[in-house]
Amino acid sequence: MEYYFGNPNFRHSAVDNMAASPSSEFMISDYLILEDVVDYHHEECWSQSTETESSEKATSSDASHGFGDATSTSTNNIKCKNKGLKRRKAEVSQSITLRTRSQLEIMDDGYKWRKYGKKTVKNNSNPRNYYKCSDEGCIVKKRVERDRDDSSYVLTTYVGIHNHETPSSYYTQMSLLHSDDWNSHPSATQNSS
DNA sequence: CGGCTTTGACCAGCGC
DNA sequence: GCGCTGGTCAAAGCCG
Repeated sequence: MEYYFGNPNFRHSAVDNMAASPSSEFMISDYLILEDVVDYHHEECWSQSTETESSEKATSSDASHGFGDATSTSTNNIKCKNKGLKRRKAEVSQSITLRTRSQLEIMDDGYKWRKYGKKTVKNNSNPRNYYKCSDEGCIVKKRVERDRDDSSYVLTTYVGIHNHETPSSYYTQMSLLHSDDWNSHPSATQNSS
């Protein structure tokens, strides 16, 4: 199975982002590479409010593995009695949405996810599923739902940055991404809308 | 028995 | 101010 960017614009913006703000610890490899990137957000408030904090702890405590005792940061979310949008706003500030043509809603992106919620949202008869990265201390979340217009497509929204090692399987995907023949892939020449 | 999924309830932002 | 809505929690159940 091959993974690739179908939208050259995303590749460009992501690389630009890394070059422009190397200190933000943003990496493409924190996300799954799939057929199409629908939406992408990156705001400084994310790294300041949540992710950088845990990343710094991780780096100082266990740099070799890329993560450490980040339970204190995760409890900022979990133990807070104020459920809902206060947390949501911070988390949504850095996200990426991928549109994938797939029969399966759950795809193996190398990370281990734990489902924590399911919701039927407005204007979409298909339920939206909520997942958290099950790696200890990692607060990355993803939402998975079928495209309301074309149920053969799956919309996957990743929120946050993994603060642990990228799965080995992912490096295969990244090597495909950076290969010279990336632009020659059929999807790279498709419309980028 | 531990980890995961399901699902109803809760909460707070947003629009009117 | 109120209702709608999306995101999350957490208890219960399921499964290997």
